[in-house]
Parts: sequence; structure tokens; C-alpha cells
Amino acid sequence: MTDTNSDDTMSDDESSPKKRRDLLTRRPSYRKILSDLGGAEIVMGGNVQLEDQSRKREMRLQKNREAARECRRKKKEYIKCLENRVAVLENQNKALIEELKSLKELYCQQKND
DNA sequence: AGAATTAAACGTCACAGAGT
DNA sequence: ACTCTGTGACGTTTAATTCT
Repeated sequence: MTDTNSDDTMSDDESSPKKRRDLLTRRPSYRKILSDLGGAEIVMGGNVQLEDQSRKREMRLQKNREAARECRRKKKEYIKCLENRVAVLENQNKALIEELKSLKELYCQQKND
């Protein structure tokens, strides 16, 4: 809810990766800058326009909230799948190593006979 | 018990790419 | 050209765990 990146005083003393990233990807949109300045819309339908705007914003936020939840759910599921796969492959690997070992033993036995 | 630390979940923003 | 959707990155909140 709180807007933490509303202020930038152009002091990029050290060019840490984080700061650089912020500059690149956390740059406020022109729309946000305008609305921060208070004069969001160029006068025209007045209140109606603004109400419509904030209604649309609420809708968008709500949808994005749900999208983010879904996205995280899928990601977790995906990671779980990968972990399962790792477990399966590790077991296969173990089994193959064991098989190889016993085949080697058999081979040595027969060679010595 | 409660302060400090850590991990997990969340909401928001910006962006890319797909669809219209 | 515009809208919609999915996602990475970030800061915040909340729940769980550890330390004193």
C-alpha cells in the first residue's frame, strides 16, 4: 500500500547492481509521475473521468493480484515436479551404479575362472 | 516471555509477448 | 495501436523458529 519509490534525488553515487536495476526496471511510469503531480487527467469529464480511472485501476489491481497468486501456485507446482524428477533420477542412478557394480564383479569372477 | 532472525506469502509495478 | 495476461523483481507483512 505504501509507495516507497516516490522520491529520487538523482544521487547515484555508487553504481551498485541493485541501484542500476532500479533505474532500469523500477522507473515510475509517466502516468504515475503525472498523477503524483496531482493533475492526473487533462480536464475533461471531471469527476466522472477520475472515478472511472480509479475503478479501472482497482479492477486491474484485483486481476493482477489473482494472477500473481496463480503464477506462484504454478511455479511451486513446477518446482515440486522438478524435485520429484530429481529424486527419480537419483534413484535410477543409484540402481544403475549398483547394476554396474555387480556386473563388474561377475565379469571379474568369470575372468578368474 | 519477548526480541531478533528467517522463511514464506503477499501486493504492486514494469515489462514482454500474445491476441484482437 | 491497444488490451490482457503471465512473470520477475522488489518491498512489506505474517508466521515460525532461535536466541537471550
